[in-house]
Amino acid sequence: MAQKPLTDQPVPGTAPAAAPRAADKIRRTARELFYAAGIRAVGVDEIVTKAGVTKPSLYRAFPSKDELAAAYLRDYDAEFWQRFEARLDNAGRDNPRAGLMDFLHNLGSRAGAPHYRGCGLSNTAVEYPDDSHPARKVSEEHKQKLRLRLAELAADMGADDPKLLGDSLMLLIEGAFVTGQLFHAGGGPARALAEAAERLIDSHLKG
Amino acid sequence: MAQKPLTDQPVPGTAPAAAPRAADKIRRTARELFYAAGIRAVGVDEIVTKAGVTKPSLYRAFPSKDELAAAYLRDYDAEFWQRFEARLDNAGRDNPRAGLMDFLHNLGSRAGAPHYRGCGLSNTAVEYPDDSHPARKVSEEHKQKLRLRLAELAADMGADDPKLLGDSLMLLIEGAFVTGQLFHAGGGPARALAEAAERLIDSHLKG
DNA sequence: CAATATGCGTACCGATCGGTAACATTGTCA
DNA sequence: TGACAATGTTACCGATCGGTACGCATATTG
Repeated sequence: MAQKPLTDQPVPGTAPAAAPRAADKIRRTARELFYAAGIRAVGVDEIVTKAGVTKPSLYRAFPSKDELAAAYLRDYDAEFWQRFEARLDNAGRDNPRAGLMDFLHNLGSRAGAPHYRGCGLSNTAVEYPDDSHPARKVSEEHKQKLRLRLAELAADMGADDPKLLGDSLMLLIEGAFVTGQLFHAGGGPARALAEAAERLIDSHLKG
Repeated sequence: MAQKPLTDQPVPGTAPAAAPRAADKIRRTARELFYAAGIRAVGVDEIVTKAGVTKPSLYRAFPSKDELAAAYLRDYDAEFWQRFEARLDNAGRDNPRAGLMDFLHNLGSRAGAPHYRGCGLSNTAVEYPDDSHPARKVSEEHKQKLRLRLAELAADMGADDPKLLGDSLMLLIEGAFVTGQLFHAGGGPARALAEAAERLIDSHLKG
């Protein structure tokens, strides 16, 4: 909803599984490369080569590499919320703690995977300290949303100080993102994520 | 102690305050620029220009930009431990909790400063996913040391599960590093750092 | 069949990247 | 004075960076 279509959608129902347009291939390829190696480390030439398209196709669909990076993060943001809310829904809206813990358990185990690279949005903020960068803006907005959502969940759990618990949980989550890519041999500090969250939540429900 | 001197030290007591060698100026300038903007974002030309030296001087003192980045992180690592252990000493070796909390309170407030940029070592790991990069190696070694040290402190506090508490604290700390540079307008989630740590420590001392 | 529009590719741009060769200059100490 | 070590000066290298001018192909549409 936040983004105007960069190319026309293929009319649905006409051609059976139309070949993916160049812009889509670029978007998907950029997503993989940007996430795995970082945005600065990936050149536009590598993107178009791996996507099987050419450079002008990239610049017809995206005004600049920076905007392509921002588009990558918008996709990333959308997928994050989709999975996050799905877990909450799955546990039932009346049981936010179970839904959040499901997310945390999953994150804790993913963070121990061999080539885990953390959160693409957090990583981008590290790569681009300047607030004016379009990709960083997406990252900042996402994190503000996440912060609010965590406080909301803490309130739904009945925490005595929901904002404080939300922020505490956010520190744990971001810590898991970072340490997950620092201790990739499995069994890094992220293994403590769920247990630490349980203890913090408990401490906020006793008041 | 882990690094052979790249240039001879000036003989102490001969010349009164000898002019800083080119290698030192490069090291200091690189440190500031790398930390503030990230390593990939800073070119060697910018470093030598701002340091007031020339490019050959850089490459006479350091074999490559990557090794200069590694040297920057070794300095960073040394300063980190110096300040960290100083706080512990200041609180008394018989009171590790007070020393750690002093560190956490300080970190929590620093993380709210306008242009806070987190931990240079963590940031570098985000910038360089490849384990073979010399700068990343320094980062990984540092984080392993930090993890062990935190578990050690947890044990000294009498925690029931020192490794678990140590890892939990590490998640909070790394979370403060990252969120500190995401919510630079002060009052980010890092404000919860100390309080969350207190609660986690308490929960590990009740067993 | 033409006309038009859309999508894509070839080839190229100037700028900057990390890094180096060869030589001049300086200051220090014997 | 002479030798040496450290730095500066200048000019350069090939590679890669992000970005673009321009023309070719295909397909729909009158």
